[in-house]
Parts: sequence; structure tokens; C-alpha cells
Amino acid sequence: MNTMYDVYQDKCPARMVLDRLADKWSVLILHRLENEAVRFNQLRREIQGLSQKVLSQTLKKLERDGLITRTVFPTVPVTVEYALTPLGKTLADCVSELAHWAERNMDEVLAAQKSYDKTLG
Amino acid sequence: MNTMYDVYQDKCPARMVLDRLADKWSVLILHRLENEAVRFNQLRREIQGLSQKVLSQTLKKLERDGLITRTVFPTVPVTVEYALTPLGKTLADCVSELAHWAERNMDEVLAAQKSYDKTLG
DNA sequence: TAATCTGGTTACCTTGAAGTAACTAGGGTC
DNA sequence: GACCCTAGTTACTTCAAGGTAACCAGATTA
Repeated sequence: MNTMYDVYQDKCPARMVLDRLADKWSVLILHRLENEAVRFNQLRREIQGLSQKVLSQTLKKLERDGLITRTVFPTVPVTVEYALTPLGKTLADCVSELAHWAERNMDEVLAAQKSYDKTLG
Repeated sequence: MNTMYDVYQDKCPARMVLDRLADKWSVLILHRLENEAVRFNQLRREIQGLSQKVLSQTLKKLERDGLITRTVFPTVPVTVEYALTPLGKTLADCVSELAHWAERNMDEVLAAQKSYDKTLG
């Protein structure tokens, strides 16, 4: 049973959660993990512009939130895999739609920006 | 017909769009506008913690992106209403799911955080 | 012994985002 | 004339997120 919350309220815990989710890197990482577990350096290589430091920080936050798991395999060199938890999966579905929306509609957004900037002359 | 983009690529325009969307205030504003047009000060009052400056900036960005319209009514004092465009509506649907997810699942997230913090003792 | 791999952490610095608060405009009321 | 309303803008300051780059552990290979 869930407590009722209102995201419009300041200091509402749902707001804190939303604040964490509304982050570009979290969105990209969750999206990437949607269909398979991925290793640290693989994420780093695939998500361009994401530095090692920020990747590490973001993964830690996502793990803390119970959205992803971190599994260490004692291979040589060591392998660390990140994967979605069941909770993370429900969020990733939601977040992927955002990513898809961006891919689908960005032509229209760019056109709107162009037109907006023109009218300011 | 849309160009194909990949959000994992740096400097990909879809990434720029995603970056703009993955913003707490944009999410809250789009969510609030989902079912009705809302005035400037009304948004400011209802979305707690959102300053006048940031509200103004965020609305301007959303308008530039073609997601909301700004309509001035020559009442006294002047009334300015913000409303979703059809494009904005498609995004708001997506974004509202994120807000709902946060409200629905935050108990579980907070519990995960608590448990994570405890194991670090 | 030196270099290489993964998966990080740490120190240092910069810059841009946000807070605060005052100011503007255009009109109405007392 | 002074003050209130809406809807912003502007100036100043501060703070934290992020970039860069070096460092670390643990093990392997040449």
C-alpha cells in the first residue's frame, strides 16, 4: 500500500525521486540496460560524452535507489555487470519512451526552435 | 519522415532534446499543463520551490521547442496563459507517466535507499 | 620489473545553473 | 501621488555538478 504524494509539493519525497530520474545520464543508462546487463567500460564506451567519474556516480545512485544491481565476476581482469532490478525495469520502460519520443520528434522540435529564433530577428 | 538518430551519440540532436526534457521543472510544468491551460503566477504558486526566474526561463525554452504556447489576454491586469501544443501533448503523456511512476514507486525507492545506506554502516 | 587490463577513486579547478532580491511596465484603485 | 495587480527581467552572488587527469588495486603477461 502506497502513501499518497503530490509532486507539486516541495520536499515531497516523490519530488526527490523525480529529481533523480529527470537526469540525462540516468535516462540513457536505464535505456541502455533495458534489454541486457552491461559492463562498466562498455557503458562508458557506448554512451558518448559520459565521463568515468559521472558514470560511476550515476551508477551508484541508481543502485542505491534499488533500480539496478551491481554484480562482480571474479574473472581476470575483474568483470562488473550492471543490470536492471524488477523495479528498475518498470522505470526503464517509462524512460525509454522518453528516449524514443526524443528520437521520433526531434525534427519537429528543431524546426520549432529555428522558427522561434527567426521571429526574434 | 524522420531522420534516424541515436541518443547514445554525443552531439546527436536527439540527445540535445533529451537533455532539455530530462529536467525536473520541465517535467512538472508539462505534467501540470496536461489537462488545462495555466497562468504564469498560478504555475508559480502551485509548483513549490520553483522561482519566478527559473519558471520564466523554463517556459521560454518549452515555447521555443514548440511544446507550449503563450497567449496574452488584454485583461486588467494582463493575463498570460500557457498551454500544450499538440506536440507538447504527446510529450506530456510520456512525461506524466514518469511523474506517476515517482508517486507510485517512491516508497520502494526510499526503502532501497535506507537498506543501501545501512549496509555501508 | 614494467606495462596492460578492468573498474574504479581522488584532487583540483572551472563554469554555469539557480537563489535572492530589486527593478520594470502598464494599468487600476484609493 | 502612492500602492497594488500580473508578468516578467536584471544584477549580483554562491554553490555544486562536472571536466580533466592522475592515482590505486589486483592480477597477468612479456
